[in-house]
Amino acid sequence: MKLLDIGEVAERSGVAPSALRYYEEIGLITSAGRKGLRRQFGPEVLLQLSLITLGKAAGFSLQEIAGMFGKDGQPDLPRDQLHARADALEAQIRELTVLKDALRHVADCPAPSHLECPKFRKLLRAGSITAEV
Amino acid sequence: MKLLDIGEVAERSGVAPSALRYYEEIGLITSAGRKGLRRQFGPEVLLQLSLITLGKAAGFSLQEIAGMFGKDGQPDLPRDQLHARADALEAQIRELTVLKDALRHVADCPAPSHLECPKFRKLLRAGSITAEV
DNA sequence: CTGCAAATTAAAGTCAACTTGAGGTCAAGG
DNA sequence: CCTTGACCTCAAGTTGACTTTAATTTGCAG
Repeated sequence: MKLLDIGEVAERSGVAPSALRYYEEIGLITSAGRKGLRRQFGPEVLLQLSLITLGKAAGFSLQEIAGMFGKDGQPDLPRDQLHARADALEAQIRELTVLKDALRHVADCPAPSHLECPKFRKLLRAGSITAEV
Repeated sequence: MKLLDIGEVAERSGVAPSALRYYEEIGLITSAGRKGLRRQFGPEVLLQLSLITLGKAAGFSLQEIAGMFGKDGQPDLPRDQLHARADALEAQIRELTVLKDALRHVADCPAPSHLECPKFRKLLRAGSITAEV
């Protein structure tokens, strides 16, 4: 079984060695063992790091990510909680879509004040995040 | 013209007073003036705060949000940069979708190790974020 | 065997985005 | 008029996620 040392994991995952040590310290990943002092990682860590990177990009904290996929890649949470998270993600996707549309609107609409443009306001209201204005 | 004091803005926007002061300090929002010591906010600040909240949920820093919608709600960036941001958002939406599907898979797939499940790996590869594994 | 690039640790530093605390001000209702 | 609750400022503290630094140690190519 092929083990990787931290430098190689860093290079192939794009995650800095210091970050990898930190992830291990907080229990987000595990090293397969040591060769002398040096951590050796199993190859599955690369896939885990993809997941972690993805989760981070999605705005989850490392704690939350740890809860979704345990440090061995297995979920800590029961099914329904995982589905609840997926539902939350769907909501977030909808919000992002609103923001994206708002941005496109702002880029293209010639109105002087977007905050007063009916189309723009409608876009925001569609996101249902608009406070009672 | 109806002005709101900070407590009311906080209540209606869901943003803490301390955060509102901070936002003003960094120039993300502006108060319409003062009544004695007290900041008075114009009602448009509520819509701006919706945008800010939305942007934050999308993982943008306050600096980035400030660049998208200036403190008066007008964009600081030229059109093409706004479109570039919208494109980036679209990419992020795709990533979130991958993560969401991965989560649903994990919730439902009975395989012992998801990291080895072909379906799961395919999902991740579809996100094209997977390191060379 | 030697030398050195690459690893190790622990502790401190950094950055964003706020929050908290102490001490002070003020406008409005009773 | 007086109290009180909502506001003010400024400085320091907090949290998350790392990075940096300094002082070692070590695996392995030559």
